[in-house]
Amino acid sequence: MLMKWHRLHNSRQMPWKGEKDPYKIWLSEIILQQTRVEQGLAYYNRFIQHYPTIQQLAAAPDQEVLKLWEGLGYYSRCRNLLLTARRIVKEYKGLFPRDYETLLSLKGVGPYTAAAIASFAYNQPYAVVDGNVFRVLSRFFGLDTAIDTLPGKKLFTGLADEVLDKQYPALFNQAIMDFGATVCKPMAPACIDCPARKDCAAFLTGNVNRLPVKEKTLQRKHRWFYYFIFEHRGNWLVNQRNQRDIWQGLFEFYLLETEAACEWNDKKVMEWLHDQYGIADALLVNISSVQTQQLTHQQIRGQFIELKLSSKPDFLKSYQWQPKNRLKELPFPRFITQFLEEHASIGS
DNA sequence: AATCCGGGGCA
DNA sequence: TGCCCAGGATT
Repeated sequence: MLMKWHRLHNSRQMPWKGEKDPYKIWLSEIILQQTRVEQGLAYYNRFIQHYPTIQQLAAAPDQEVLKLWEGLGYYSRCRNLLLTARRIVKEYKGLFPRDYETLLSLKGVGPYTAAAIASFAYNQPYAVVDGNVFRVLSRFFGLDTAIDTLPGKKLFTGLADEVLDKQYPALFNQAIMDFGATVCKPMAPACIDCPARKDCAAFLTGNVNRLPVKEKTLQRKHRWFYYFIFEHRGNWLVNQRNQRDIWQGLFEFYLLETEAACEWNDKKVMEWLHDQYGIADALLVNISSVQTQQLTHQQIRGQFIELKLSSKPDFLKSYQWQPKNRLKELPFPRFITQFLEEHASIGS
């Protein structure tokens, strides 16, 4: 059924479809982890344009690659991308491994990605199990085992292996994911057009909208980020984040994080500068309105406080002073680029 | 087994 | 808002 649907009704076009170069398949799969095709597409094209081969990617500077990844999120994917590219060039002479277990050993490659590479590039019979597959299987077989538990993962992984067309694994994997993305969608699935509805347990029992089941409900953490943008003679004070926290490897300005909201005004800013760092020569340029950024499990709110210093302070040794024209070469989190874009005086 | 890691789109 | 997206690493 799936294969026939794929042949006759699937018109989803993507540049990596039918691709046999494992480098390109791997790259597309890493980009698409927890990321919609529409969002990842431009990044994929940009990466292929900059780095047509894995050797070119492996030779690129970290910061250049992270800048290309800027805005896509889950930045550990980008760090692991480089680690793996360099390992393949050094250890495998640039030839991508074929073996499933070896693929799994690569940083950033888990069960899904290893199966995707093994099947798409080499047509090996490994079933991909992504969000689409969980959904299609749980609905079609009417299974309410929670997909975010170990029993659920085992159940659906086993099922995916059973239903996989061992003769055409690449086509089948492509078909089931496209089907999940365009027909058996998370919300408002197109059951009316679904060729499988007379065999679909969820459809027959009216449970389509209650499957798949997820157990955990994430709770959101609230954080307040107050960024002090210090400028001294055309140079801006920036810092590269390297704590175990969000946005690792990305740059930011001087950050004051608080648990509760702060009421900043001219007087409070000047007092804080003086009490904290003994700065008395600062010119307060602007205090922005409150900016917000919604992450999956954190809500970031905060303000940008722009200051001009007439003398270069000797504190904050680990920070860097960067001239304006270098600023746009650095990768920043969305929270910051969004603000910079709206304030052309700093941003561009 | 539980927690963490972004950002965008959509109802 | 809450949910989801071609998931994986870490603890």
